[in-house]
Amino acid sequence: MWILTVEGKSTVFAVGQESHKHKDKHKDKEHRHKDHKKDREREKSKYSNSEHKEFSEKKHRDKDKVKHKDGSLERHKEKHKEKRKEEKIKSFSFDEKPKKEKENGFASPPRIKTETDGDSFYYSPKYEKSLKREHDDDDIEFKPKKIKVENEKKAKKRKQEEEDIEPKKKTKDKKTDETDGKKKAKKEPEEKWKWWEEERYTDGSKWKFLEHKGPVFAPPYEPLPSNVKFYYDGKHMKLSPQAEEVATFFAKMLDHEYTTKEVFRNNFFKDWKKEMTPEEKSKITNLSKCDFTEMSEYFKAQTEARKQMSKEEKQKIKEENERIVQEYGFCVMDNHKERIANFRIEPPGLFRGRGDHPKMGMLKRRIRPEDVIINCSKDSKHPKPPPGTKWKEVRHDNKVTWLVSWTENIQGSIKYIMLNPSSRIKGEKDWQKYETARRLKKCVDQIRAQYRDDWKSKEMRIRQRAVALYFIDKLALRAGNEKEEGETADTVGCCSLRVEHIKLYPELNGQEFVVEFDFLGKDSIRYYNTIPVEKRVFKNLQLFLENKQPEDDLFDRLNTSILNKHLQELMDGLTAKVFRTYNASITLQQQLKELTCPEDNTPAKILSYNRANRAVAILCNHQRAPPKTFEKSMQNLQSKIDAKKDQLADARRELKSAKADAKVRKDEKTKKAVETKKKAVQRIEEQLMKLEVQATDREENKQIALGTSKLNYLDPRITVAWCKKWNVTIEKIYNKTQREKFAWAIDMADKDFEF
DNA sequence: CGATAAACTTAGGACTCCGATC
DNA sequence: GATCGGAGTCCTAAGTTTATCG
Repeated sequence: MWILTVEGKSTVFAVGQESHKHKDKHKDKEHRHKDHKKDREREKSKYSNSEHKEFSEKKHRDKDKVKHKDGSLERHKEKHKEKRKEEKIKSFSFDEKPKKEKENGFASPPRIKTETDGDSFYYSPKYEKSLKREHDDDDIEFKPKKIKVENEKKAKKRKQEEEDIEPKKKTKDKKTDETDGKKKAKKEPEEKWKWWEEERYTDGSKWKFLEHKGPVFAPPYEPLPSNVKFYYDGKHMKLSPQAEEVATFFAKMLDHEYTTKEVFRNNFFKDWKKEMTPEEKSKITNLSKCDFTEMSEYFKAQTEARKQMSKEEKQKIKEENERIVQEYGFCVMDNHKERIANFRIEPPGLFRGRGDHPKMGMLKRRIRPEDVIINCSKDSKHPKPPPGTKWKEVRHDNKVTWLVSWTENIQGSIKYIMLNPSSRIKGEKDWQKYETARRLKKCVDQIRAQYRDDWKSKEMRIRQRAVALYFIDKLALRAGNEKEEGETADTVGCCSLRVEHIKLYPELNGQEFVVEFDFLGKDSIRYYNTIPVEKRVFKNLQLFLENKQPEDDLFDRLNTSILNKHLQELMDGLTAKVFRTYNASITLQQQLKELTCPEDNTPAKILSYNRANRAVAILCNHQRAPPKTFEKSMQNLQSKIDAKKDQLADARRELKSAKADAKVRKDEKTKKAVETKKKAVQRIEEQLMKLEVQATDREENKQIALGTSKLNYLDPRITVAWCKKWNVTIEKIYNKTQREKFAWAIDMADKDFEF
């Protein structure tokens, strides 16, 4: 396990023994240059600089790759370099301070002991597997009877506890009485259903009964008032409604930098022309001659007007919305009313891909009932299509969880309407996910031993597999499926890493065998990390790089399906992403253990929790764009700090003169004055410190998003157990939505829960 | 088998709301 | 009462994995 210090507290990183730093604080946006060549040169020189912190440009790569599956598999990839220009890369800038590494996980056995007490013997994964297999394939194996019974007991207990917890908030809620009264009246009209205490389907079906009202369609297009004009080449031009609608999509984005991008504009213009009448098409031939400003102004005015609406009007809208939610936002699945996540069909608009997306700006077309497939049970009341329309299809497939689907026109993929995370069907799956990760915990040492052994294999494919798995485990990288070129932004994960994404340093800053990663991952978020690896890994990497071009695959004999197939053999249900879940959760648990001081008060404990959470977010590379207002609010804070400093200086000066005074006069009064001044100085120092801590804290969280890991990677039972152990109310950590999603964990985990 | 489609999870940014502060 | 700023919600893109197809 690695431990880094963050603000003086240590932060553990997944596995491995070396330090793991995220540096690169310069994010230097001036990176977006139109002149690629120049950039390329710049990049090159940066590259030669070992300290470079900039994101490297994507090099051209006409891929012509040859894979030798023991000499045979050849793969040719044509990559169009042209397309990949570096463009703004969000760079990642954690603070500079070198984080301190503490220690390691692989070699030293202690980790398993501390983690698992009872489990410290090796589990044979095979053994485990055969056991499981008994109950059948799509068994959802994670809930043995035993646990179940236990759960029931606990559940009862918990029910009570919950009851006392709820009203407990009174302590600090200022608006105690009133609110409480109101809430109680409205709230919890009936008992919450505890699906986790019930049997699950074991036959692969997801439900027996499903009834819903179908989707809510986007409101029809409302043509612009005639005083809002569009100009082409300076001349007013009345557009046909179809062309006008698409034009408004563009007008609405006018302020966005998207609309200045070449690719975006071209895609948009091409699709827009398809919507034009022949006359329009013949007239409008150049997007740059189009003047959308009146439309844009009109929409801005509308937004403004909406904001200025009276309370009553707003209320009315809210109520109408609520009505729609009541009608369409729920379904009945197996006797229970469940919330639907996204019951509104996506409205038409211009596609906004992330990163350098080749399809940005394309028209996302309007979905009509004729495009929509309804899924519900035969014996339910089928949803009715809007008057005068019909569904594409109504089917009754209880092997899937979706209620509605349609095919989207940008990538041709299918979109679904599914249930809310609080639903049984999502919750069971989530719970299962964490159970799988916990099973991994039992055999992870063995798996690690194996892949370390595989580094020595005679077979290249095995070595590659073993090194890739090491990265996935140690760095929590994603699997990295192959992507179709030209369809999406150029991003990679572990298996799809290319030569250009890593750099090897036999020695760097006093460390041996350092690998530098620099690539764009999911959502075109940059992953930058330099990390010392074992010598054997390093040597293997050198081998993998031999005779390859920058645009060639690093792991040319590996892909996600090979990897997952292998993982499946190591443990039932094991896939690459399980490692992320496992490492995230185990890190949280260990960090909490380490950072929580029993004598701390609640806010300090919460701070510790957030720090543990942050460690995970860093591990998983969960970033966010610094808030738009970040600089400003930081400045505000800074000026507060400056003011404090001035104040401190003044106070000190006064203290000094008071002292001098006291020296001369030596009377009681002046002595007292000195004391008072001293106290004042102290107080101000404290305040200053607080502000500074706040600033550091905020700065540190500037680009780190905690929510993603909290929602998707951290076994909620760890959090619940921690809350119970330290008497922190769960509301302090999970908001309402989160509590709904994790209701199962809140109900079943007790303070002794161990991941 | 490998390719592709389908299903489902994970992700960050935009937007909205609401209380605090100017 | 206007603005600020953070939390929460919504939105839908972008991944992974599984299922199906030829």
